[in-house]
Amino acid sequence: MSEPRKLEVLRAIVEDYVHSREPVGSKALVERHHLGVSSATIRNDMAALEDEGLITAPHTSAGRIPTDKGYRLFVDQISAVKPLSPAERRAIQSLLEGSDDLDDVLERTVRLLAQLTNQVAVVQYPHLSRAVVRHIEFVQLAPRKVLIVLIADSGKVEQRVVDVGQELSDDTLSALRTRFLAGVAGTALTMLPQYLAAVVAGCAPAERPAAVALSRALEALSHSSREDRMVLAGTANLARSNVDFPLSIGPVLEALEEQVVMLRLLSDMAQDPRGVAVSIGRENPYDGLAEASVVATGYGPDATAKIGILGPTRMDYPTTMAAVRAVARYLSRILGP
Amino acid sequence: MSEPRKLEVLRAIVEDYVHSREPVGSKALVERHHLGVSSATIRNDMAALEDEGLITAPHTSAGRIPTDKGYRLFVDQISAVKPLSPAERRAIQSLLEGSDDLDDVLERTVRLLAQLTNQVAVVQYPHLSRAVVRHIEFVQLAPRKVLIVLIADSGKVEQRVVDVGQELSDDTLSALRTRFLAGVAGTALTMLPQYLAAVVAGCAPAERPAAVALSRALEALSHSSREDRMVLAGTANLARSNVDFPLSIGPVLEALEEQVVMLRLLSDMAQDPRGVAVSIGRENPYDGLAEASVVATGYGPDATAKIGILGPTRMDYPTTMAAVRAVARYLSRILGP
DNA sequence: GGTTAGCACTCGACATCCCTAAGTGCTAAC
DNA sequence: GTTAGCACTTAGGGATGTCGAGTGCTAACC
Repeated sequence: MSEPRKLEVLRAIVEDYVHSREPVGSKALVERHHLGVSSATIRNDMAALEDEGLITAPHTSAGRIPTDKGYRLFVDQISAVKPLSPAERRAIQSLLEGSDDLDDVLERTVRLLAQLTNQVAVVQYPHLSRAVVRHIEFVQLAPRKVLIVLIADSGKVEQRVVDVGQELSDDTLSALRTRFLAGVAGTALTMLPQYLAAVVAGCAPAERPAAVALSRALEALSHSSREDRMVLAGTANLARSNVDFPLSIGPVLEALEEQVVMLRLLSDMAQDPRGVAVSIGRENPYDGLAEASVVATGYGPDATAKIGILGPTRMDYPTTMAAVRAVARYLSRILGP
Repeated sequence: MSEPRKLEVLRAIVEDYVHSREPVGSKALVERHHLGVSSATIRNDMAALEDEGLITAPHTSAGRIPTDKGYRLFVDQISAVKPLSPAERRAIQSLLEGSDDLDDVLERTVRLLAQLTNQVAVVQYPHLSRAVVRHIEFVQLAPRKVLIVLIADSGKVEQRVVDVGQELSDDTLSALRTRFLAGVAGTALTMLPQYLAAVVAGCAPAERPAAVALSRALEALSHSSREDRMVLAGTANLARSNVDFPLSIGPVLEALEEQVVMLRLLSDMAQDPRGVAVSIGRENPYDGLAEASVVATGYGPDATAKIGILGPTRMDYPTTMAAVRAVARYLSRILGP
């Protein structure tokens, strides 16, 4: 019983099962793939694979289906990520170019990825770490309420309303704005806290409370901001690909709604050398995703923000991984410098 | 055969069916509701109701279930919208107070509504019609690219990147900003186009192309902006309430993803005197929602923006309508002046 | 007239049984 | 290590039978 052939058999099982959605038997295997041996031999190999926990039989006399572990080995075996078809490349190109707003870009990207993979696509808002403060605006909304707008050079705009705790005249507010702006314009968002402290220190005591409130809000805006938000698309694909529900979509939808869960998951996924992280079935820390797999990767300058898809464990990993990686690259390029 | 009793029977059927998810028969009806007549009489009434197309029997010897028309009559019969339970009121109060950002408020609201009704909740971004321009900011991103930020007094911030078609020095841009700001600050967003035209007209020829580009972008921001976006929550409820899928959720998810479809639908729904619009099953213009109902209402100063829920036709209309209306009112109050 | 009891009738739901086809695991031969 | 052959297991599908819920009708009743 040769080890390489066993792997070949596993590969064949995964591919056939992903394609047919039905347990695959030894006979079908020798017919569809030219393995050069008889079905009996394959049966021996399959028995071995089952012993190793890589495949399993739903019932005594059915074919085998891959286990999570089997998919894992399969995925790890994929040496080179399959390149995209020219048509897909073109789709990516045309759909992503000519965008302006960050929201827009993310929205389009995630839709594209959903369509490309026929899965649910998820994208996390990019991190601001490298962004630089371009502008700050304070707008008085009510006697004590001020709208803060923070504009970063990447074209990102963050906003928040704060209660400054004291009434401010328009002039005072304007003066504060000027002071803050002078103090932090051009600094990296990550460095903001230090600079803000200096600005606050330089304020007149009368304005101190307001300055502190504003400074806090700015700081909060700078790092938390939208990084903990995500955009998703293609939920309908969940229902479509699961007409014969091996994946009960309820828990998956719940997971998707719990953005915290998803973001955590995406962040925790270890990226492998090929640049794409895959988490299969019960490898997922979240129970609702026990029958789902996540394929994700980082994008942007630091590859810290994530983009990925979520689908049933029975998915076409090579194609999906290729799509995720390609879209992430295009997205990085668009958002890049 | 008394007419009032027939309606009473319809009401009972709807209530029982919504509650039990099973076709309801004449006998069960007389047992659960004290109608004061025998099951045979009820049978006669039911036959009449069936003739009128208000109820239908899934098969010869099963109980009856309401048709879309039956639900419609039932809903129209509800004279007063049932008030919320104190617990629900409290939930609304506590969850919606102390919010700052518009995005935040909408996000929380829609989650609340989804939780309250156990359905999918949808909220459209509010219209800007009454808003007034508070501030304008132009930020140079690249030689010809300018980020426009439009801040309205409601605390709403809109942004967009435009290609101004010519290179502008920082000074020129700053001058343009000042001119635009002077020209439009304090004007209602709906009036923006007129004022913009005047500003453009007053620009030096050299700056004209840029001014035109900026003006166009501002105008676009002012009316289109985000009104055509919506936030949704509770998709998982779709799966939960439909374990025995009378509602195939695929098409519904598709409809929800096609925001255009949903927004159109919400806008087209006629609001009735009770302040809540209901669209039942095939009344919906979109085929995918043939087995779904939408309960919606307007909110905000003009009640032009919509908030509502979407669920299976078999839903608890009175409670749902009450929840939608209550949440809409609270939301209006929060966003109000 | 509207209401009621009684009763025959209809069908879906469910259980049972049987058969078939697919696919395995084992053994013995190569 | 590979193969052919064969006994064995079992899900799935179809046919059949039974049960019970629920109807529609008719004839009696108030």
